[in-house]
Amino acid sequence: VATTRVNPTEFAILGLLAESPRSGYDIKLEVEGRLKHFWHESFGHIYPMLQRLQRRRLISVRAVAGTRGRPERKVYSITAAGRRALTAWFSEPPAASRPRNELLLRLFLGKYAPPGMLIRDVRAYGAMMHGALERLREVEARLAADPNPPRDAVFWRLTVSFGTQLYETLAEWSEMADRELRRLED
Amino acid sequence: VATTRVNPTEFAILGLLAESPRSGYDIKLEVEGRLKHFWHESFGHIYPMLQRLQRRRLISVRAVAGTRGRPERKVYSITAAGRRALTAWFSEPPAASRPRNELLLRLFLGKYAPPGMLIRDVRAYGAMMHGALERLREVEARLAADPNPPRDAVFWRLTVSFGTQLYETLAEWSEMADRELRRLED
DNA sequence: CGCCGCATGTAAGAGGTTACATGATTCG
DNA sequence: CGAATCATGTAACCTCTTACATGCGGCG
Repeated sequence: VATTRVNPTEFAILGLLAESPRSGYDIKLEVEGRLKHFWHESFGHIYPMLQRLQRRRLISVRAVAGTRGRPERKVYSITAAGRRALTAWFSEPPAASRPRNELLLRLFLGKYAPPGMLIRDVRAYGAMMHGALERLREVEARLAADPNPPRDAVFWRLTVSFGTQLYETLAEWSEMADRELRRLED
Repeated sequence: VATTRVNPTEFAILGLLAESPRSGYDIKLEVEGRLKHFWHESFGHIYPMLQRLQRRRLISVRAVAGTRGRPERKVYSITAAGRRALTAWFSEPPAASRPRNELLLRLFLGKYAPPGMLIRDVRAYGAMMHGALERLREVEARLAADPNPPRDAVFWRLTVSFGTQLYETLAEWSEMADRELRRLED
């Protein structure tokens, strides 16, 4: 059987369904919650991808009537073929990430920027880094406080420490950049 | 006059042309050279975008005969309207970047990974970080050694220090992650 | 009354990649 | 001889976003 090409979105979905059956809406919530610091998905992409995975028999559906007047839910479960596809994905190395940092592009072209604009951007960036750092520190604390952590807590901790170390460094860089840019405006 | 929506690729092009006239090929070389640690572009996107910018009168073309049997070049220059569009871009805040880190997705779903795969990925990642760091250190040294640096060297230094601090942190994280994952495989 | 949360979806289009085609020269 | 460099471009395709549509119930 030829291995059907599966894109990163489909794998994120497949990975979450491997844990437990979920609806498209649930998947979005999960991504916004636990995966937010390194991943994102939109509804407009999740729903079509769920249909595609179903056509490829990597997942199956079950309609569940909504409780208390809530709309009907479609709960998806991963199939045996889906688990095989997930394993196959891990086996080939990840696609090299191609960077695209708009803030750095602006800085690089800073000569053409009207006064004040770069400082505004760098500060907004720094604020985002600080905010993200704070949120992750809370997650870190919650993970550490768990008396009997699940087997995969190690993996979650690794993604969290990636985030905290990254954001800490970038928050510091932002402050340095802010100082440098202020010196220029004199 | 309604501001024509311009995408990040068009702005990278516009920004480079603001410095001096260039061909599509030159632009690609420049991106691969000085912008590589925070930006990328493909030929298949640069050429159509040059045509679009030209239709919008933000840049103009001049055909230059190739020297020594080389093919003809199309050298593009930024127009006055192009410079205005560039300024307008700086004036509105950058689009919030949405993260997508495939390595972290794999780690998060690490429970489903066949043994060895995650360690392989983390090591490859660390090697990339070390490589990028080394290359940027050279750039840093060259910038520092310049006896009379251009006015915008400050901006370049900021993008470079972003890179060095980032890669240093991520290289360290990779080694930590490697140790953690090795402990798991016992 | 209007908005929010729940829940699913579609259509249009933007943005971008990949693979290919062309053709001359230079280099090993 | 084959490969790489220079140089431009197109066509097919994939991925993903945005905006919209629908509909019920609870809350302020």
